[in-house]
Amino acid sequence: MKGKATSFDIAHLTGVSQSTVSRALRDSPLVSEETRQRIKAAADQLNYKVDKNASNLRSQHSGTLALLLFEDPTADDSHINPFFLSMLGSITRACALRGYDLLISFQQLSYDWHADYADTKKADGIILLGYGDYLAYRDKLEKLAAQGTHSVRWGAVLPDQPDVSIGCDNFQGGHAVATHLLEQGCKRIAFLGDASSHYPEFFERYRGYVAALQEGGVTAEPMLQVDATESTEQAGYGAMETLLERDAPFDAVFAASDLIAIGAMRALTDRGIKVPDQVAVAGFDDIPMARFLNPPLTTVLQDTKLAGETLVDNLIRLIRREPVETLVLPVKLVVRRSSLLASR
Amino acid sequence: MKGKATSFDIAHLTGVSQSTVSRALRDSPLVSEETRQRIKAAADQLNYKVDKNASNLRSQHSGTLALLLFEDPTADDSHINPFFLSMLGSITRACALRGYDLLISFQQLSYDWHADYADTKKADGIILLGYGDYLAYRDKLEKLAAQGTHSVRWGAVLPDQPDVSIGCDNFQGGHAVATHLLEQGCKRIAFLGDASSHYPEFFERYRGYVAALQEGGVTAEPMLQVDATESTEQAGYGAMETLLERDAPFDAVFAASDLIAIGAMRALTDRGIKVPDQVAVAGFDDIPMARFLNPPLTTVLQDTKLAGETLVDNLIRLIRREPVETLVLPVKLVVRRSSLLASR
DNA sequence: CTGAAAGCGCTTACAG
DNA sequence: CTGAAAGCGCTTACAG
Repeated sequence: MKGKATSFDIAHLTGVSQSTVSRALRDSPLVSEETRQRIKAAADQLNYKVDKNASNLRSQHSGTLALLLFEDPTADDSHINPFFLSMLGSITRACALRGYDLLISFQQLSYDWHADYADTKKADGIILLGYGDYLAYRDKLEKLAAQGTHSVRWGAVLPDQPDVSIGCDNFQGGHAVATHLLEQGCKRIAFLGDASSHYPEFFERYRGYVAALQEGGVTAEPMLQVDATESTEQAGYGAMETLLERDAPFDAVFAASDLIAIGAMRALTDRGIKVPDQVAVAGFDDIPMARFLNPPLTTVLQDTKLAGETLVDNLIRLIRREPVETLVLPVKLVVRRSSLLASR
Repeated sequence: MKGKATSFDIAHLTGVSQSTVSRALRDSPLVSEETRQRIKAAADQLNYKVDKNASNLRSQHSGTLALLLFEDPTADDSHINPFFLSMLGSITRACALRGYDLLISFQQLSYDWHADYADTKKADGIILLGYGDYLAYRDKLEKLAAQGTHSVRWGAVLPDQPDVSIGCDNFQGGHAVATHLLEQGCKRIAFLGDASSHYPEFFERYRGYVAALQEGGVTAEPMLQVDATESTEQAGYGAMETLLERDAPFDAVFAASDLIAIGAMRALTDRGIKVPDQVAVAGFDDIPMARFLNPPLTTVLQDTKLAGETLVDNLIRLIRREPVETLVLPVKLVVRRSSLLASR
């Protein structure tokens, strides 16, 4: 027996046809229990494994999902947003549990992803995950959909989207943060993060914040909103600098992501402004390091485990041509010291 | 043209044979420049992509690498060591740059990974990454090697290993930390982390620490070494509790990983013991949150970018049957406030 | 430089 | 329940 064993080797060994071997190994009900046992024993003995390439080629599906993490071209090599890293972890586990393999890839937003994984039949479907200008990649999503590629995307859930998207309740999260800050007695709450349809998730968080302010009888001031389109510490630092230069007083900051909040907190600290005593700070995502910051960061927990499972389950449903809906996942406000003015 | 285009469709369209199409698309020098251009234009027009399953089946290699992250069975679902997460990031990028796809999978240490990826021909080789009892999985590595599976592993670089392993200079890292703590005036430096051949990376760090102590005229005391086999905060917390119960005085702690250090710091803080004023603390790995801790954590930076590239490059070399050596990567001590007694 | 043909190792109608 | 045969879409000797 030279090289890897094939189904023919098992057939010879057990005295059945190769077709029967193939059936037995896939637990087809067409094979008698006794034959199946014998074949499986022989397969074990020869250390036989089905050749996935042959099997996929013939059956025209791969049992593989592809995860595409896309990033701003400005993002540097070294760091991935920790939030995506935990999504990645939960997606990986969810795939394994459901018997799918996972291909993973990072892509610049500019790259032609609509072409790669599904078209080459390496994957049955694609999970899209990433930050970036939604309006800039929207037509790629449309192309994907037009080609009949199965895909699900983590992002804002909006009407009229070309694909199936699943996201957390960004509006509710923003609302909860702003309500909490108001309850702490804050009156002038700044928002760091884009507030336009270019970044729909941030925009939803912003809209939730505005709604909560209104409910509290406070008007959102344009002077207190600063764009931070990238979810990085540097963007947060820069946005805080911009805010400070405007010389508009504020007693709280809601950053559209934890990374932005971290950068903003550092900018405050660098200028001797105390958090939370002078300015309360809150973020969004609850990345692992949020609780280790000084002070620990108030933020909005997105359940990445549930999110990963939901993405995988819905993609599989899509592949099986079962009905799928866009879905909004609940969020949870996590209050930590960075926003607790009781400690004043 | 129903369904996806095949190489035959392109052949018809351009009036050449299917063989020529195949050659042209893979830039074979056997095809004339003019023909190649025509074929590529037609392929673009039909949005044609080579079917990887067919191509792999025929050529008997997949252009895919598998990353296996194995974990202690005790590890809970939700969190992966941030250090591995950054390795994963850098491995993913390195694969992409070299034109390989990456399959990723988390496995319990107990699972039969020697069987899965390479045998089914889904991947040409495997990258092994993880913590766990080395002596417990060593025979699996041997089985892998015996089967001729191409694999590289991140871990301690020791003599007589069954596979190609690549790791950082754990000894030097431990040595640098202990030397630094001695220079800070610490005399009684505890070590948290296993110090046996079950966990060779920790053991090397421990040996570096012992060597540095000896050079400084200090003898390592068994009373000041506490096992922490898992790289988790809980393990670090527990190890610190054990150390405190022993009632042996200590003025510094070298934790075998940042996660262990974080747990240990918390245990100290919970008891009102000040870091670094009463006890200096250092870790190992330089995970992203290390610099955000309070106080920021002194640690040893492992260059995950270089590590990922080295793993991928060497695995590819193995696949091409080129010579490969085990490799030790340099480390760098990163001093932060947690060990700076000047601030006393 | 190009083409006709074989064959990679499976799955799946089709026939019994 | 089982087998003989076709064929998935490529790559690669082989022949010219």
